[in-house]
Amino acid sequence: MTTKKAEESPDTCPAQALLKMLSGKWKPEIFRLALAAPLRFSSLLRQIEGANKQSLSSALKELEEQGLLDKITIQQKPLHIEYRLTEKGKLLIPVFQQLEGLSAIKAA
Amino acid sequence: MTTKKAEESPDTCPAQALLKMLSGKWKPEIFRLALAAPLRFSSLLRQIEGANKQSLSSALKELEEQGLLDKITIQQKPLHIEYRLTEKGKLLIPVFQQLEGLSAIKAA
DNA sequence: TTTAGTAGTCATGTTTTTTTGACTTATTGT
DNA sequence: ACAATAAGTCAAAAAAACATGACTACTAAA
Repeated sequence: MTTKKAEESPDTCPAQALLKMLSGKWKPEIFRLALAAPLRFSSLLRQIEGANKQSLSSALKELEEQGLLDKITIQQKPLHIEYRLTEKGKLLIPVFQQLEGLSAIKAA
Repeated sequence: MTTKKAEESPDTCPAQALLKMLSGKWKPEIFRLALAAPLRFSSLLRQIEGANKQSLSSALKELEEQGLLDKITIQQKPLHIEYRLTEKGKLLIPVFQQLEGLSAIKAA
């Protein structure tokens, strides 16, 4: 399925919105890498073990649609495309930092 | 399926761990309500529109297993069962508060 | 010309998650 | 006795998410 979403119920709180935006098998990992540096498709594919093109592709597309990442096409040969945090995406940096401090959360 | 989880890859960061703990259609909503007050099953079922018994039941069970909620059986007639935040669950309160401040995150 | 790299899409299939409806046990109200 | 509430369980079906392999388009190097 090519990223079909049915009947979104309105988010009751930002936490829920965040959870929804980053839910999916590869999105948190992608976003975490994006916090550190701009991403390129092929490099992502090599870095994220076990992920496949299709999944990364649709995850990136969704992160873009949600306004967390910008897709930048640098017109040069060979083709160079970068995914970078948007301003909205950057708002999440302190949240991630706060979570880094909560080591108790790591346990599963 | 009775909550089978296969091959958990190690979480690369607490944010990812949090996302995983609260991933699922109803868990964020349940947890958000639990932040405000202890929960009871039937009341949850009435409050969360569109949710069904089975889903709530397994979501609660998972939140318990993850150590975010405690199930308290109050031995009285009629049977009274409450779900309350654990200490670990309470660690997430500041995270949720921080997110409440980020109104930009609400947009979908 | 063949191979390789970047950046994907498409159709299909598998797996996981979520929903549905029937059923359970115990207590209370009419 | 009968219906209702609380708190669920179970098996099966439906829906959503994820993976696979083939394929596209362009560029560059051997």
